[in-house]
Amino acid sequence: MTFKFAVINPLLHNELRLKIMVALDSLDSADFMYLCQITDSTRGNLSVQIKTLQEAGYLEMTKTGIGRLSHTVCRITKGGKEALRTYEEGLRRLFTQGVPVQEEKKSASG
Amino acid sequence: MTFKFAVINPLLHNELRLKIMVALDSLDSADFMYLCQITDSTRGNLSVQIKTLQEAGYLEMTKTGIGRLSHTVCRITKGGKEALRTYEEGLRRLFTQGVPVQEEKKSASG
DNA sequence: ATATAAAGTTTAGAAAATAAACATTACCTT
DNA sequence: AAGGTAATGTTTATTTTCTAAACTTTATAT
Repeated sequence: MTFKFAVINPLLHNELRLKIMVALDSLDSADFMYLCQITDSTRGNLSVQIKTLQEAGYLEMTKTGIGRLSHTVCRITKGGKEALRTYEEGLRRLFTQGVPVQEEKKSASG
Repeated sequence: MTFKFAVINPLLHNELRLKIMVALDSLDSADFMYLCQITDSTRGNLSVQIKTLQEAGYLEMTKTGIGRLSHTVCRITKGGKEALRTYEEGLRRLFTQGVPVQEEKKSASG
């Protein structure tokens, strides 16, 4: 039978990372503090997760200034947009595709 | 401004648990070994996760037999179906709703 | 009897997520 | 000018969560 569920990208299947990507997909770019506000996350968590997304090539960061005047802008990449589409598609399929009914077990009386 | 992202149910936002629930939503009930097959999970992981879902009231288990003849059937509950719908709706909103553009920063020159 | 297999469960180790503490620089007060 | 507080991130330590390996129990085959 070999039924297979749609593949779920684990990098995007995380609440904060997903919100970051959805925000950037809609805005194209946003700065660190704004992402922090709208995702309702702590700065520490946000810092870790945008680095993860950057390392995956899903976003790029532009950092200017240091100390108190530092300013970090994130911009979604083409690859990031594609990954997000694919993830969304996969989920949609998961919800709509259904699962095959279990095959009958062979029994002595069969 | 107080924008808020849709709420994501963390219990359902896990690949294996989600697959279990999607399968049960489609089949209404399925036995342990069948879930194991179609979710492509190990028995250990499956055991843990269905217990988690049961404790959340999202599914019920009927266990018969012991040892080699044991047989566990899982059935989705009304609450489970509702939670799945809500989760799906939330995700859908997340993808479609968009994010407000950042407000201008007040500047001395403004 | 002994070995092997089947169906689950427990639990120990790995991985991931989160927030608390830290670093750096600017601005404000006296 | 010196000291305190605030702003913007980053590091790192803790907690939580996942995952699979090891175990339990009973049945079936040799």
